[in-house]
Amino acid sequence: MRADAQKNYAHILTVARDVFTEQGADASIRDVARKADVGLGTLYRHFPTREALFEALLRSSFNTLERRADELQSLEPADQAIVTWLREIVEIACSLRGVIAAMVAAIEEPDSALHASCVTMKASGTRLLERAQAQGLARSDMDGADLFALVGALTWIQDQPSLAGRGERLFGIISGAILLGGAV
Amino acid sequence: MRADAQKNYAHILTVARDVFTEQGADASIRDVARKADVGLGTLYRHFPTREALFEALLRSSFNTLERRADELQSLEPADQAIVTWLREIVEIACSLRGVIAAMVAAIEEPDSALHASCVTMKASGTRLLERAQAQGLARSDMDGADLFALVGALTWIQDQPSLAGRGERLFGIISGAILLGGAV
DNA sequence: ACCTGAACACCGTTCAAGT
DNA sequence: ACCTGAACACCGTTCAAGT
Repeated sequence: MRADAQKNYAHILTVARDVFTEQGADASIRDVARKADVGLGTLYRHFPTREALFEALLRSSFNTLERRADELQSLEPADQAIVTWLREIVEIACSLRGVIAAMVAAIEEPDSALHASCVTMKASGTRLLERAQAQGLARSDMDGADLFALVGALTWIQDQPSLAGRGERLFGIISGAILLGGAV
Repeated sequence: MRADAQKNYAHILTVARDVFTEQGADASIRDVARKADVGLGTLYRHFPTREALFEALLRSSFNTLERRADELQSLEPADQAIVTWLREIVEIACSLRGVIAAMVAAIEEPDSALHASCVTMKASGTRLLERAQAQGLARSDMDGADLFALVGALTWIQDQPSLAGRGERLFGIISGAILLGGAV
């Protein structure tokens, strides 16, 4: 990539993070280009879809979480590992308010820029769940797709301004429902 | 209301139901006016906001649910009453895909056309929850606002096409977490 | 009393023209 | 190789002019 292009790429991301943080995931792409002082075409060249922008903004978080999931896979007890993972993925998804709908949709859209990250993330969760189930620590009547849906639901709750402050309690209630031991 | 106005009002609602059913709650208002063969101003005169359209479309369902909640209040056992209520409110909210976000936001927006319905609905749920709690059938560490948030989460899950088919199982898991008896 | 649609200020996306 | 912004087809909302 040419030096000027690289600079534009990085600068667009910085501005996009600000705009999305302020206005949520459905903020105006045009507004991002305007605030970044680049032509609309330049933004579209680097990020052909809104999802491509999301992916670039979340990539490092996704990567960190992936390594973390590997660590957690050998952490005992298995139920605590899954709750810790849940807490971390929900926090990442919340960092870009409203992006969770795109992430959940991406699971069944192979062409989405978010597809690979979300499939990987879902697979990590599935492994953690299956280990807890094998040890009798998680309910056996659910699968990785259900866990992924619960990540969506928890994140959605956190995203709603009118539900502010209830996230922690509801996290406890829902994550407690996955486990067999009882309270978290 | 003049006869022609009344006819327009009813016809807009019929068309709006079709358009929202097909495209979800964020469908184009302009498109509704176009398909109803009325001027844009006519639509805005009858329904000054998108929420006013939602409210009119859901009003009879809300009213039915309100009467139903009164019945359920004296239905034994109290835990079964709350689960039945949950099932019915989630089904109503799902009938207009995507409207749940507006409903949850309306709780803290007194000027929203959806405010009164949602406050009433939340109050019904709270009464049912408190009765179950008094009988030791529901966990005591949550309140009506938490229950309302769970209605939101359950409806959101049902709204996501990529999570189709998991609604029933997740309903069981989450509603089971509210109750103390265990499985639903 | 009610209806209409032009007008305004936006938006996402594409692509010919420039450097 | 990359950037620009006009052009196109939309959108929500308002309001003067009509019946």
